[in-house]
Amino acid sequence: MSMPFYSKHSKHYVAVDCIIFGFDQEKINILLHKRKFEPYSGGWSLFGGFLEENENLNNAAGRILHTLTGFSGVYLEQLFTYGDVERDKERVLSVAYFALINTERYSSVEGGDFDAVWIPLEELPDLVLDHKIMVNKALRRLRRKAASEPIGFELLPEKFTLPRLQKLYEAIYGEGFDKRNFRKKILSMGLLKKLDEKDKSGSKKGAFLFRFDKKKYDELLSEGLGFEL
Amino acid sequence: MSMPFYSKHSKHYVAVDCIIFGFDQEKINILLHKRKFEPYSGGWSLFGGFLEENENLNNAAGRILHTLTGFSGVYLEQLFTYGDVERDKERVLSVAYFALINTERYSSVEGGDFDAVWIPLEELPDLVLDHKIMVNKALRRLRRKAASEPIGFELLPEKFTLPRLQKLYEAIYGEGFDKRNFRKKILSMGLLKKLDEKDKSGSKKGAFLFRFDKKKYDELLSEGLGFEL
DNA sequence: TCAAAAGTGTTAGTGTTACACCCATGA
DNA sequence: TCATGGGTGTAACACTAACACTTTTGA
Repeated sequence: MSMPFYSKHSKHYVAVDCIIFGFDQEKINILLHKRKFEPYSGGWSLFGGFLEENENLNNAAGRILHTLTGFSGVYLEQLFTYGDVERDKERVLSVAYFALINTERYSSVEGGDFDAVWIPLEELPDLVLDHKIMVNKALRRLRRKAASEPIGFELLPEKFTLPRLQKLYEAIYGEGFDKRNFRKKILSMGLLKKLDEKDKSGSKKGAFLFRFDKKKYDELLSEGLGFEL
Repeated sequence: MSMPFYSKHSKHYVAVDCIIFGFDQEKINILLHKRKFEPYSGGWSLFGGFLEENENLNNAAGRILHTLTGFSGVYLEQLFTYGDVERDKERVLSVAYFALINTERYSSVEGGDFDAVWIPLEELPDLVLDHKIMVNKALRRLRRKAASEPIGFELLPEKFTLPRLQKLYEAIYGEGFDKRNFRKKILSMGLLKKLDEKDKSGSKKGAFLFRFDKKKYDELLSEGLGFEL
């Protein structure tokens, strides 16, 4: 089945690179590894791979994430496509994706690249190619979206306490928030279901666990409302 | 100069498609044309072309825009990359860009595709491939950005009246705004320089012309402030 | 002189910010 | 019993939204 339509045009390598964010109850981390192939072998790198012949772009991102880290079913969103001729030794386009990982569910990286390490955002080393630019863009996107869509919950286990949620938002935005105002706002949306359980890992008293109510969120969406922090 | 690094991977056609928005003092329009090559010849289409061997992605978008429409130096921003295998007859990735055109400067499309037509957003016909999806995404992006960055001015001539500016925002958001509140908010940012000239084309009385003050905007940006409508 | 668009302030309501103390518990 | 983090309300302030009349001028 030859398709003659576009054959006069040139073809290009297309890579997919993933910016993987995780939250460890304290700070935002990024999953990196030391690149094992040329060029730039040995440099700190995002997880990436090449788009295959008959593979959807989103699927490629999922596949790369899965084979290199063992993660599956996680939040994955296309970020931007980097297409400068000089960005690599050979001409390669890179479609960047960012992923949000619940690190409780995936506390260890299994079946993937065992050199993968979580590195705190503030201690980011130099990265290979234009990967640092990608990380910065991903972070800006995360900050924007976390305020207008409930994607922050992707970084937490299903049940979480309000102090943890607040820590998460503080880590994302790099600033502290007032406890009472934060609770007021987040609870006033009516999207968190308070459970009867407490998590006592953080204090003697223990903090109540909550769960994000996706059903109610979908209802609100269809009424034209939504999540707004 | 052969570069052996990535040669085991497959290569792909990469297209660039441009969603071109214009404003005619009344409503938002999109520049379309009837596609002149197979497949889907004759269907309404965005302006697109293929990425060449040694061409940066952004340059390709600029080149395509320029050769097909004659526009140059206009606002152009990468939107999203569409990479499903089935999106075209042959496997082609498409990187969508959106452009904002001051239609006063480019009142007629010169030296380009003479079948290009401005079509009002509300009367959008069926488009070829996934182009309608692209248009919708571009519109969402335009709406989001127009409220947080001064990109709306790209759709107006350098000098414009406040009533026109308001019409523009009303067209972007598809709703009417209160005249006094709109003026108050936009003028309170201090980013518009009032000129001594009036534009009498819209009324007997005439409305004062303003100019966007880019210098002051850059100052504000560096102070951490910005444009917020 | 009148039709048509430009221009101008105030008020009520809503949301945001700032702020300090008591509670429950395990060590 | 005390140190630690969890939980709670209110008041000043800033911002938003609603609203109606006067001005200018060309036809």
